[in-house]
Amino acid sequence: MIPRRAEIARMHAELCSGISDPNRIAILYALSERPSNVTYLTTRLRLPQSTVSRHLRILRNSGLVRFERRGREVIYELSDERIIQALELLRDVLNERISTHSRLLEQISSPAKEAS
Amino acid sequence: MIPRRAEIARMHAELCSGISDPNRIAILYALSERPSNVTYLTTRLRLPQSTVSRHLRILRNSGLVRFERRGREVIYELSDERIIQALELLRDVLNERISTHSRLLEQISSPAKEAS
DNA sequence: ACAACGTATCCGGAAATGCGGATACGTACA
DNA sequence: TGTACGTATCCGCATTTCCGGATACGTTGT
Repeated sequence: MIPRRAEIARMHAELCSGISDPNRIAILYALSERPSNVTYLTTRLRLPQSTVSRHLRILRNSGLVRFERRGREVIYELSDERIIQALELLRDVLNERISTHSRLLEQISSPAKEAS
Repeated sequence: MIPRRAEIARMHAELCSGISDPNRIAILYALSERPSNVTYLTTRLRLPQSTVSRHLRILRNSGLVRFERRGREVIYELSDERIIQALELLRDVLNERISTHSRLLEQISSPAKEAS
């Protein structure tokens, strides 16, 4: 019942692929602010309802979100805070690269006096 | 020159999609042990050379790895340790879920005496 | 200049993924 | 039971992704 090595690798990749789409990243960040139902996400992210629902199913299947029925609504929430932590780590890497990059571009277009 | 919000989201997703394939995850973990050339990765991961090369190009394009020509070889290495940290965070989430899950299954198949 | 080696790219085809309107399902309340 | 609302799934289509053998490119040493 305990998955073998290759199986874990597959599941690991599946978990990662859950966060590999811009809309899903947006959904995850929205859910990190507060648990929400589908309609809220739909209006907040300005996406068709079917699109949101489809992405939520993917996030469910890869175990990134939990959900709970509440009357006619379904409330979704992040299944684990570390998911956002992982996203933040990667975003930091990205932001640093961007700011380094734009600083370099600035230096090219308007080189300041060099420090000796 | 500084990318706008939506653009960053796209880049963020692109960075994430770099880690959303089992072979690429394997490559990243291998590189986290030590910088390597393509041939080494090919034999270590038992993948066709073209496959390794293709994945490395993807990893390059999303900025997850750096490379350097050394004679006829090309040495690849992780561009940032935080990439592995992010992978580890997600793997932890996965492992916990797996062990919880298999513990539950055990309890079903052979329920122990309940603690009062 | 040529052979050997390491790497990157090309190519054609299979499989997966995203989209969003239309539709089906489930729940609540009259 | 019927109507409204919230959500999930269906469907056809376009796009992307992955694969790996074949081939091209670049470097080294003779």
